[in-house]
Amino acid sequence: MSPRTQKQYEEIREEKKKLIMDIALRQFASDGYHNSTISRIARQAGISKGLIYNYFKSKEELLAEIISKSMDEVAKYFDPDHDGYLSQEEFELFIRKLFLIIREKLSFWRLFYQLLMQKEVRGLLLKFSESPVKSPQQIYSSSGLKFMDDLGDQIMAYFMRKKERKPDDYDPILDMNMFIYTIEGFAMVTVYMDEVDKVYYDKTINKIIEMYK
Amino acid sequence: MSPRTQKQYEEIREEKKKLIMDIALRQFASDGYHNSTISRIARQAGISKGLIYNYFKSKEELLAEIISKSMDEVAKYFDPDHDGYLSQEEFELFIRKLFLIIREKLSFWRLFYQLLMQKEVRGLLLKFSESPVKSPQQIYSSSGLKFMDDLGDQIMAYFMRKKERKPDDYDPILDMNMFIYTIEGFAMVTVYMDEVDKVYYDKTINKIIEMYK
Amino acid sequence: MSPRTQKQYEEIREEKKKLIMDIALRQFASDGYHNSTISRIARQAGISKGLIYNYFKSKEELLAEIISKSMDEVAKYFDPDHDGYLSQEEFELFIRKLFLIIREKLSFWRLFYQLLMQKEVRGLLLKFSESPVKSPQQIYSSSGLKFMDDLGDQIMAYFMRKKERKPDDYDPILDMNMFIYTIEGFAMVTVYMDEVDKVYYDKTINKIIEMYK
Amino acid sequence: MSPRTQKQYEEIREEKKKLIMDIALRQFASDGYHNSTISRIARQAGISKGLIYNYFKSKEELLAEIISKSMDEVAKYFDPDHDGYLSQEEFELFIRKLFLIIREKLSFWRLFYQLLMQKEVRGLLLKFSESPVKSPQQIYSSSGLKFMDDLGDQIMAYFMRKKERKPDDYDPILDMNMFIYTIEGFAMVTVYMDEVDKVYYDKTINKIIEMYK
DNA sequence: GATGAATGAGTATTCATTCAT
DNA sequence: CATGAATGAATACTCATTCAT
Repeated sequence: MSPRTQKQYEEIREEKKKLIMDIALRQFASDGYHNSTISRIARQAGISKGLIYNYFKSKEELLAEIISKSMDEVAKYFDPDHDGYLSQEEFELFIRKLFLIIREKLSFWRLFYQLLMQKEVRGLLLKFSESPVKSPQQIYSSSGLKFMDDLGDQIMAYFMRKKERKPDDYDPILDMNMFIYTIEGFAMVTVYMDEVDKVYYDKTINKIIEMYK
Repeated sequence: MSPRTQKQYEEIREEKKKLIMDIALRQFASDGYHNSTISRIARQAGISKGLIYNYFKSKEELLAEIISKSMDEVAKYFDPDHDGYLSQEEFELFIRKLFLIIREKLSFWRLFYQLLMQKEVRGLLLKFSESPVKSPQQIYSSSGLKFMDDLGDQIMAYFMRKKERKPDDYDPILDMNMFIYTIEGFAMVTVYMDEVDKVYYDKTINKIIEMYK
Repeated sequence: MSPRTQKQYEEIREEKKKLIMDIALRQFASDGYHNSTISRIARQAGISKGLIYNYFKSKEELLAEIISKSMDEVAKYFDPDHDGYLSQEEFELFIRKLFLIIREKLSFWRLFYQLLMQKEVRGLLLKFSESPVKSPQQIYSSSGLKFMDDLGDQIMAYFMRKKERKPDDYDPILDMNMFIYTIEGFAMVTVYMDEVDKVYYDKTINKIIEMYK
Repeated sequence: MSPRTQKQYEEIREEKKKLIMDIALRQFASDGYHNSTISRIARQAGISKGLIYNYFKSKEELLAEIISKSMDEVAKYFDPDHDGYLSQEEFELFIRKLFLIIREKLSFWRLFYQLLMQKEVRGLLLKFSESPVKSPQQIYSSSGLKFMDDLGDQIMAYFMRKKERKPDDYDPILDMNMFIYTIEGFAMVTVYMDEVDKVYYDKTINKIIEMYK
């Protein structure tokens, strides 16, 4: 027999890699990165320990690739091709999309919050690193993080512009902070609630939009 | 030298225990529970590994006692002797106190959020367990948690009463949720920001009070 | 295309085998047998891991064949068809050839010395095994080793004969030992020096010949 | 009970450390560094794997300490307090001592030669590094190696001085090289011969002295 | 012949926990 | 009460070897 073609191998690799990342993400999200073992991930994926190392150099790189890929998906979801200007309508859409994707990718957000709480990685998650040579950890900084940074700028700009249609004593920074705290809190509770009341979920989103648009 | 009295021993014990818990809390908060080792805690406390086991049955029990004690302190701070009724003034005071204590006990809250993000402990942290026989983990449920539960009830009651002085379409649940999300978000950001802007910190607190009292 | 003939296949096989052995020898010599991996050898040879196992039963057999083949080459180089008698002229030639081949096959000698230093293989390298059923390791004993044994005998005989043209107190064993130590030391230093001073290299050879012929 | 005194602990540590190093040296020497496992060393020492890591940070550091300590012993043996000048008598003594210590510390020399044959460590073994901050590997460079360097200089000087009492065409470099090759070869054969013929061993030493003093 | 995905036994290393002193 | 030597289970990671295609 002749060996598999290049393309066949490619497909196998992609599929297997995805499988591993999916299982690992679920594990990391539910048990925490440190409590998850490569052995258990392998067992749940129905493969051998060794195979994981065929696809990822280390446990940490597995984590990094999961973060990176998820971030990129999130960024893509928000349509990164916009003009950098957030209209009132787009602002509303952004909020709706945000809480849609949070529920769609619960595992990822659980992992995300966990990492956020850890000194070692926090800085890397929060800031987009420009460093051209990436250390093992710097790989966390994917294009997804770039997007988050940009998004922050746009939201800031949005609130600044709001000043025009608000009373003189309107404090855009304070308002933006309140907005951020509210969505952060809502997001965190959503992510860590095991079940969500659909009615109040939507009501809350509408309320947030009403208050801060 | 006359031998120490029973009471003196007791005091030494308590002091040592407190020392260990303080150091451990700092470690857990900054490095995470899993990344903290008993060895390092002992070294930093200037005692031997073995001694820690003289005071705590296991690493997990050490964690449990830290949580339990901190929770109790928080509860005490909020004056647990009240009548179960939250006046508007008391509500305002509660918020001010909350964000005061968050900054005073940053390490504890960092640890708290970390634990919240882990399946294994989450349930236990969030709910007061009535189980008389405590498994190692159930010990997390201290009187402090009881207080939190009560507090939840009181806040709920507070928002229910607000209905009387609000328009007909006022939704107390929604309003309470928004309130909770806002303080959760504000708390989380505060806990994980390395430095806090004192001016906006106070402004935010005032704003929250103004909005939700 | 007409299918390849049996002979063509044979040639391809031989060539590929040689390629693998060459690359492997270089690897073994520079990184050590244990630090060399089949994967890396395959990658450097531009073939797949699996293919190596098509030619060699195991990593160890690959090593064995390399040793065996190199030994045979060395033996052949010294003209194994001689009559078993070492004239003074032949003795001198032997020394010159020895240090010529050492520099020509540096990689092999590096590997050779490495193996010499390991209990497990030493015995096998040093002695020709007669055992008809060869265990994986016994295969090290190739015809090349047979030659080395013979050579030892001839050198011994050479020094014995020297007694005739030396003073009465001449000790052929001692002289031979000194000779062996000197060439061993010279060889080892040559093999492990990264660069060799050509002038002193030749001077040394001449000196050795002058002293021991 | 009161705990052991500082001194008792010190003694236990020293003894255990020595035990581990002795067993490990034997293992490394006979099986090679890479073929020796921490598990087996522990088993042979009658202790647990973990304990080894109580004394040595890693397998490599264990190796480094063995080398370092052995080198220092060798250096001490040669009386490092001399004046840096090698008289004819001292030169003779040096040779005698050298081949005495080789037979007394066979295991160490076996290990030494093995390491010499490995690219990675060779440089470190051969050269004394002045770097004040020692990387894990640089620790190989102990005071013992400093001594070896000095010794090299002294031997060189010795041969240079020999020129005065030799014919005009005496080449000190060539002579020194011959000397070094001879002792290297003699040392290597001694180290790798399983048994040594005492009579010829001494005869050889005398011969070397006679030839090169 | 040729490929590389897949396996699993083996290895260094960490760390909570025990216990003799 | 206090110490730190000692244990061993757990874990990430490597690599020779197999095998379906």
